[in-house]
Amino acid sequence: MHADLDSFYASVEQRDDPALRGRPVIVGGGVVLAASYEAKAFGVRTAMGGRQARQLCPHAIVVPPRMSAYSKASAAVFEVFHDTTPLVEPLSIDEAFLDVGGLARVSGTPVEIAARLRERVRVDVGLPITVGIARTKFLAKVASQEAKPDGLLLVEPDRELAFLHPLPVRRLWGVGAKTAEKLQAHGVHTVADVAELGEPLLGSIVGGAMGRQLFALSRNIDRRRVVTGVRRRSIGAQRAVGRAGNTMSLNEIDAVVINLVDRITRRMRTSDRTGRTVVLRLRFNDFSRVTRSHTMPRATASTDAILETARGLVAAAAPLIAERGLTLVGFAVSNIDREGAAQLELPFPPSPPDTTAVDGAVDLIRQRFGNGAVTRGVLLGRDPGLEMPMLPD
DNA sequence: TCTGGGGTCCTAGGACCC
DNA sequence: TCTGGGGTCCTAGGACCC
Repeated sequence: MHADLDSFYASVEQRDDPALRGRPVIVGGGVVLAASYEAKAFGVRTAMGGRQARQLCPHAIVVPPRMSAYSKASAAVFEVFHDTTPLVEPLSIDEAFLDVGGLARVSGTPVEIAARLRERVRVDVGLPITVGIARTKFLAKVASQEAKPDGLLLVEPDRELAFLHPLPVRRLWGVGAKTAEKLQAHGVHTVADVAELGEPLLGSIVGGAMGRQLFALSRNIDRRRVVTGVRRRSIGAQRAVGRAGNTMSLNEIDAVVINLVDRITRRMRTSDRTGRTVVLRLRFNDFSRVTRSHTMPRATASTDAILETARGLVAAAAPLIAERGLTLVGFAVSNIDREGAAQLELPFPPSPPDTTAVDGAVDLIRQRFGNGAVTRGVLLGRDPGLEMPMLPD
């Protein structure tokens, strides 16, 4: 099943303020973060500019986002998910995949399970949620899109391609505006067109990996399982500074940098993560973007270490900032837990090297990060000069 | 359409290693 | 000095998703 809350932020606002129910609600200011279905009826869409949204729907009620309320609502919904099945794979704050394949004897058919889940989310949390059910993750997600709002849709195994093929290519996961444009230039408009085109030709239009993926999805071939315990691969924060960025002094920019790095490293420490690569993102007056990155010798969550790296990146980009004018600055720390988090102290000195201790360390790493996480190891001595690379096996 | 904030994955070139 | 074959890591950009 793919379970997806409807117009999540807007629904939370309508739940918490009865005066908003049944009326067009827009969450956000400069950009629409979420629109209620009453607002969507006027053409308002997520990520639309605020001005355009107000033109389309002048009587909409615009409310500022309340992120902590959405986090709380999300946690309550995920509690219902986990009550339904242990196999829950979160996709974002408001959607998840649930594998209910093995629950027939205990909980009934998938449709019965989904109906109960929707009822519980409605009664216990007070929010509408749509569920799509199919044999593959991809198709379950398409089904929930089609069933919105407040719906439930099962795609029967013998109806899969009949359901899928008439849909526009944009419904395929990974096809956005650019890819859809490329495909349309080759006369590909529907999922059926993709299936007919064939993989080699598709690959020549959109690239190898994308071509393979689209061709497989167009025939509902999707072998991905619902996986639990997926870890984040980067942690970031950014801030739009608007036209004000043009006149910001280096000191003012530095204050923003400090704030962003502080937010990121705080989150890293509370979730017990470290990272090695700091990425600077900049956006300019003309909305062009660049990224600059630097990889540190050690993974860390230290504010000082990451701030130093961040400042170095900004200093190197100073000429670009002066030339193009700054409108957004952001950082991300990636290469999460690629080193350091798996350290284990061994008896010192292990002479000869104690292989059971090393095996124990590897087992610990596998427990924490899953099989396949161990790609290579390094023995660190207390003396910084003593570093011994280890073979993968 | 004058535009937020949080992420993921893929591609490609260059440095470097054995 | 030129040449093979197999690989990793780093950096930068782009597309996409919610």
